[in-house]
Order: sequence, then structure tokens, then C-alpha cells
Amino acid sequence: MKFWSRFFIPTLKESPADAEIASHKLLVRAGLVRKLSGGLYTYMPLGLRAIQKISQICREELDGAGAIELWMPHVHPVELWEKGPRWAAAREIMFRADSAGDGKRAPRDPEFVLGPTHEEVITPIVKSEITSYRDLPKNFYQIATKFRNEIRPRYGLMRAREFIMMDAYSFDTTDEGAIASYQAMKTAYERFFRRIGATAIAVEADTGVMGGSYSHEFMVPAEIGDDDVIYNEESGYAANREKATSALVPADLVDAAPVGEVEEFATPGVVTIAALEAAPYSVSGDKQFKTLVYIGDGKPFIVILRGNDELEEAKLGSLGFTLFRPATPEEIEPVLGAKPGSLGAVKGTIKDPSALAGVFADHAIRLIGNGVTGANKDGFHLRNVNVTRDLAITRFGDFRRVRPGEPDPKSGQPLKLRRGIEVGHIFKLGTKYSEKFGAVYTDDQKQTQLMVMGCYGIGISRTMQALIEQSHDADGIIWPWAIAPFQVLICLLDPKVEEAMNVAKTLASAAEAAGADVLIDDREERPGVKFKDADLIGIPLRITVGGKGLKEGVIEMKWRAQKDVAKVPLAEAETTIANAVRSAAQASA
RNA sequence: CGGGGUGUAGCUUAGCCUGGUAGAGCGCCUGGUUUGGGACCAGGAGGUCGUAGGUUCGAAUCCUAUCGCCCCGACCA
Repeated sequence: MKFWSRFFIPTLKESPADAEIASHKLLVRAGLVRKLSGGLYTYMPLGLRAIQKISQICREELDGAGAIELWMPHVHPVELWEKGPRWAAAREIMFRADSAGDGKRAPRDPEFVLGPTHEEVITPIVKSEITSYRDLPKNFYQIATKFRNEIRPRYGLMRAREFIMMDAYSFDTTDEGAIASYQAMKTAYERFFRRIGATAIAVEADTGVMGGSYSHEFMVPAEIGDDDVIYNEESGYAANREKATSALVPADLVDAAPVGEVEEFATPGVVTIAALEAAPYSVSGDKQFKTLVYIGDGKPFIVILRGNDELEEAKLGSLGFTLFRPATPEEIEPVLGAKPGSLGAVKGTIKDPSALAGVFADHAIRLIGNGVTGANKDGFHLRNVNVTRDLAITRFGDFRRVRPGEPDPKSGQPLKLRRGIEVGHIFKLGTKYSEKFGAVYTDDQKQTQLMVMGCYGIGISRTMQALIEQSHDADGIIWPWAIAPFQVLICLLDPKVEEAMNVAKTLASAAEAAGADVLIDDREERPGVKFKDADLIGIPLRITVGGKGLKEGVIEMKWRAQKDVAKVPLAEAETTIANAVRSAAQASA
């Protein structure tokens, strides 16, 4: 048991000025964290306890799923990253360090980066330590600090520059094995989130810079979340909007037959979809082709969408470019022959087709059939443009942003949208890293094979804040039992009265014996202060030992999540509390 | 990186427009009265007003630069 007066819980009456959202305010007010600088936080003693509980449950579930804990360095030689597959994409968010110390690094001084994750570290280890199929599969994990120089840290621990993360890496002999590892981790995640009392749903996700074939994110629904989740409860479809699709284009769609010849018409000054929708042109957005130009790894490429659709930029990741960005007008004109606003992809109108890395069309343009697009000549558009006859399309794909209300790809029911906080992510990586680092094994036919990898992350510190965001009221935090920094708080109203102190200690021992972590508030404060602080720090079970009750021969028992207060006769108090602790522990197991 | 906001005691802030002795509440220290939902009284400590220049007889206040922080966007494993 711990005594408040000898512990350290610096609570605040007022919210810090720089906190905007409930969970961030409560993190600070309840004395869980203190800010050092933007995105950099100290975990104060109470906050650290919650972090440790979450970590421990995470550890138990991963161990249960067969993963093996280790600990890797957080300072990485930069060469390792230069050798890996994502240096170009990841370098901007990495903190860099040199060994010179005076900022004047000589060429022979090694240069380091602070690890944002550890694929580049674990893969070489596995490469040198595992060479036989007999030693596979393996799944290694750590729970440790990660460093990412986020452009904009946000909301306390929600997006921090330094944060605590569980990261795991699986190595299998085959694709099927990798899928099994992936599934095992998905199950472990589900068990983990359930045990810590979080509502987290698995949604299909974009693989982003990580690469790899597929992935799921675990989302805690919350308005302040950074991600949009597209879902339908009935069908069970759920996906990050970056990845979400809809059944907007029927599978049995027959492409429209061409109508008329392609015909140029003057559209002076018209450079937007909206302007072409207006009189005198009156071409509705769903009859226009929107032509966007991007630069992928230095080469321009075209994306064609319906006029009233938006590009979901993350979906361009499927095209295989390491880096891509919108092209500037200066880059566009020499290739297409016109400025943005008059662009198109009709065969023969592109000035320098050989410069293009490809023309990629969203499936939904097939719904247009025959429509209008730019003529690649400033001030002119083309009508009677037919998708199958006139456009030089390299490949169709899914590039548009799904809108709520569109039909679910599984059931056809309308899709919905809500915000979520990403607390976990699992990726099936494939052989991307094994190839770069030469992580191979010998199979039972004496053949050399690439290991098939997966990687997995849980934002431990972010999860703590997400839980607060999910579970609080006007008075403070309401911790789920399993991760509460303490499970039982004994509010000792008269700490100087020896009899009361003895009762408090006896009850604390009983609760501890039943498996709870107990905090005794023995501060010489007025009762009001203690009750307010108790609500603020959100300990699930509160026992009040006060003069008033002791006169009647009772103590009081109150759950943080409930309103009612139970009076318990002193003689039964130890048993009642022990039972309450056991049943709460059981309910959250 | 673009847009907006902000920086005054440990915390929350007033004062800034219109230049003239830097104020309050909370917290802290001392004493007293209180004691079941953030008590009251009396006294006290605590500030180079983010930093650096400039204007001025005089700058928290006006000007310039710079740094930090917050929000929106872009970006983001």
C-alpha cells in the first residue's frame, strides 16, 4: 500500500492553458504527466503506474501468443536506415544525432538516428542469428520509447515526439505462415484491448510508408481522433477512409458505347469543375473527367477521377512509387501542353506522352461513359469523350475518396463515417525488408528462401490517453479496473486519529490480499479536497474512513463509475472489500 | 511549411487598444478559527512582463527581429 502524503500526485484545480481536449486536461490535472516541451512529456508517478499496467497486460497477451520480448537500441547507425527500403520516405520524421557533440561532425564520426521503429534493427539481427527453417517462425517484440519528429505534435500524448510503443516483428518461412502469425497477433490485440477496458475495433488500413500487402488498424472511436473510419455495423465492414472502398461501381457494369465524335469547344477562363457545371456549359460534375498530375519518384503521372470525386491521396501508394506529390503547374505544362484547368488524357492530346510514368484511372469514371475533359490546350475542353475509346489508360484502380451513404462493398447498406484514434496497427510486410537485408533461411530442400515478415505496433502511451478520452466525466477520470494506477483508494478523513488510521491500514491490507493496489489518502486536507481529488484521479473503488462513519461503526464504499454509496459495518468491511476486489478483478480478466 | 492565436509569479489570468509605481484568484509559508464535496480571517514570500534590438524623458503596453507554445491546414509508419 502507498500513502498519498509520501507519494507524489500533483493535482490541479484548473486546466492548463495549452490543453484543448478532455483527456489532455485530465492527464495534466490528475498529475499523470507534465510537459517538458511540445510533444515531450514526463510520466509522473501515477501516470507511470498506468503505463506499466497497460504494458504488463500487453506483455502477457503477446507472450501468450508466442511472441518473445527483447530490447533493442534506440540510437541507430544511419547506415542501417540508408540500407533499408524506406529511408527516403522516413528520414524527415527522424531525429538525427551525431557523435561529435559539438555539432562539427568530422567525416569519420559516426552519425546516428533515433529509432522511430525497429525493422532496420531486428531484420539484420534475425538475418545473422537465424538461418534454418527449423528456427522459424519467430516473433520478437519490445515495449519501449519511440522517437518521431512529428511536424505537429498534438493533444498531449496523442501525437508526441517521444512516446511508448510496443513493436513486434514476425518472421515466417511462408506466406501462409506469415498470415497465421498476423492472425495470431490480431487475436492477441483483441484480447489486449478487451482486458484493458478499451473499445477498439479492427479496421482495414492503408499500409503507407511501411509497405506490405495488408494491414489492420485498431481504432478507439472518439471525436477528437485523427482518422476517419468508414463502416457499417450490420455487415461488419470497417476501414480507414484512406483505404475504404464502396460498391459505387457495380461489378456487372457494362461500359457505355461511344456517342458521337470527340469535339473541341472553347471554354475561356474555365479552370474548375464548378465553372464547367455552370451555364452556359452546364456539364454536371459526374459527367466530367478530372485530370490530376502527380510526380512519382521524379516522373509525372496522371490520375483520372470523376469531376465530383475527390482523390484519396493515400491510395496512390498502391502504384508503387516511393515518394509522390502533386505536380506544379510549371512541371505540368511541358508534358501535357496546358495549365491545370484544361488538362485531359485523351489519346493524341498529350504533348509528351513518353514523359509520363502512367495514366491511372479511378473505376468510377466508367460511370461517366461519355463525358467532358480538358483538351490540353488552355481555354478548350473536349466533349463526347468516351472512357473505353478515347482515354489512354495504363491501369484502372481505386483512387477516389469514399463518401458516407455510398453502398457498403459487403452488403450494399449505406456506409457511415466516424472519427477514431489509432491505438494499434498490424502489417503483413512480406519480403520487403528481408530482401534489403538479406534475411534468408535454408528450407528442408536445402534451398535458400526469403523470410516473410510482419510488423505490429501498439501505442501504449496513446492508448492510455485514449482510455481517458473514452472513460471520464465532468469530475475526472474513470479508470478501468485492470489499468487503474491504484484500484482502491482509502479516503482517510482523520489521518491523525490513531483508530481511524488503524482501520484504514487493516482495510488496505485486506484489499491488497485480494489482489488490489491500494492508495491511502492520509493527507491533512479537508474532506472536500480529498473527494474532489479522488474523483479527479479516478481510482475505481473508494473506501471512506471518517469520524462520522466510525461513530456509527461503518465505513463507506463507492465505485467511481457509480453514484450510490454503500455503508458497510466495520465487522464486515474486510470481507466485503475483499469480495468487491475479487469480483472486479474477475470481471475485467 | 502556410493561416490564426498566444507568451505577465508554480498554475489560471487582468492590464496592452489610448505608454506614466505590475494587479487578482488558486497554490505556497506563518498564526488563528474551522473540518463529510475544492473553508474563513490576518499576515508574508514569490515577477529582469519569453528573448534581443529600436522609438521615447519614460515601454508589459508602440515598432522590428527572434524563440517557445496552442489551434486549423499541409504532412504523418
